[in-house]
Amino acid sequence: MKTRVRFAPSPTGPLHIGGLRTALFSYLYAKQNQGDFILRIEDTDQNRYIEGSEKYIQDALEWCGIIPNEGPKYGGSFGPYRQSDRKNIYQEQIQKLIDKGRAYYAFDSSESLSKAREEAESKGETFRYGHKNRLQFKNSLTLKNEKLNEALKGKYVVRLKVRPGEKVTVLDLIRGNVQVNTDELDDKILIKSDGMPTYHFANVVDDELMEISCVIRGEEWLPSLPLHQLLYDAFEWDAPQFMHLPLILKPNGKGKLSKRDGDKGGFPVFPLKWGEDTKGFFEMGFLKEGMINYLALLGWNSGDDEELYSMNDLIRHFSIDGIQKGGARFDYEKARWVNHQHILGKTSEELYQLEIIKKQLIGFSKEEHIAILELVKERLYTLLDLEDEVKFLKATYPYEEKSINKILKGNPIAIGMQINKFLSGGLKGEKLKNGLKNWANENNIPMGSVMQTFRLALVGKLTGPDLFDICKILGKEVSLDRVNTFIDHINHLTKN
RNA sequence: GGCCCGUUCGUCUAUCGGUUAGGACGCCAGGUUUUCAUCCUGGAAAGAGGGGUUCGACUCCCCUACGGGCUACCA
Repeated sequence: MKTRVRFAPSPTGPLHIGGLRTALFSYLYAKQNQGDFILRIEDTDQNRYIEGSEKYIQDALEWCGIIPNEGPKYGGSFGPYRQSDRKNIYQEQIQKLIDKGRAYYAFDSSESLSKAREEAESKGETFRYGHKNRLQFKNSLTLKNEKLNEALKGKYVVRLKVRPGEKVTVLDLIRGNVQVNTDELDDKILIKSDGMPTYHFANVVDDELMEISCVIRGEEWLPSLPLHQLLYDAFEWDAPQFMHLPLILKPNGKGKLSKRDGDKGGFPVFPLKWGEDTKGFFEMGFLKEGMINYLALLGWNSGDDEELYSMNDLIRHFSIDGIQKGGARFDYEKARWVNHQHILGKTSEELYQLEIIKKQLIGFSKEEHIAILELVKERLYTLLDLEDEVKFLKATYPYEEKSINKILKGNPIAIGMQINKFLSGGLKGEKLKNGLKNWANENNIPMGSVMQTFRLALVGKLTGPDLFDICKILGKEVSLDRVNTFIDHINHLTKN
């Protein structure tokens, strides 16, 4: 049987990286088994539908290189791929269950149900619409012919009729067998009063009809797995395989990672921006390779010490055994490091081609651009770091105050004058370096002090790329000008 | 509350009954680069607790604790 894995998000907003990781693992599993990856949009809740999120989901997947074989945008022979377009299919399928006596109509108002729920809770009990009390409610099991026909003309839901006292055992590929007694299950609503299916029903029907071989989804679905098995049983369908992925947790504190955590911690939780206020990994300067690699590491490992992977590496190495059972805390520092490694793996030419890089270096020629990248690449943890690194190309003021104080302990004027002399004389690169070295030795000045003074004069702070390379990029005139400005500044300071 | 799932350094993780419990991020120290970063070397840092099973348990079983999820006409 062909491997077919689906990713089934709801269009209720931007795709969270937890969802993205589910998509990634599904994709890896499908591709590893020469199978298909299917995108299905689960838009059965009209109230929660948010305009633009379907496009967002597709854009995000495409940016990551997770291209569906089938989906609303991509077509395929198992469509439609939007659940709202499959209403008649669900109607057809639910009729089978009703005919079999495995599902029934219910007419209870939501008010009467919440009242019953409150009553149960006040007694410390869990309210459950099920075999124990279903005959106390208004449904097709309790209403007789005429009354039933009358009720059927109005609004109703369809519920699963769960048989009591049975044990349901379901296999999760990651956790092993999960067993539940059907007494714990309630008569879940399958079709809502607006005629749309609930998640559970639509999911099972679609996975069957789309010939999904393995259902991969988040751990939050594990509790409803027995219910889904019951549905497959009622239809007399063979259930697919199941994998429930552990959740991505907050960096600190309790619970799963949320948008708020990102806002608080200054890191993205979405792949792409959503509106103008919420930046994604892309806008924060992540390479798709970096983000994907980090996400893969969150809840999976290959079993050896390797941590750096391309998408193709991941497809090759991915394995169910390597999936973690417990939740994983999000660690932005490590995400940055992984991204850094992928930046290092790119040539300056490749980086130059990225829009986010280009727009930080407007006004430079391609050659200058590449030279600058060559110089600062190894310092970039995100692509946005370029902006800071490139500041030395612009004005140097203000000098970092603590750095100035440090330099003043040495002989900044003498050093500055000497640099001026060498620069004016046309010295650069190795010659400049050797000249300064000899001069420092002759005058008993530590070379470190010379270099730091030089650096401060050129870029206004004590950290940055190689000094002599900076000189080369700035050119003789600008370098000289900055050294002179520096000398003036120091003179001014020491006079006061 | 009920049900389900989980628990190895601060974090991500290796270990599938016998190891000095390994790696990575971060942190600290040293070295290389007479500058910055990279890089190299070293260091601190872990089996939630209690019972079993076993010659031997991080590993298997049970209990407790803690964490997470679900408990909607939301997914």
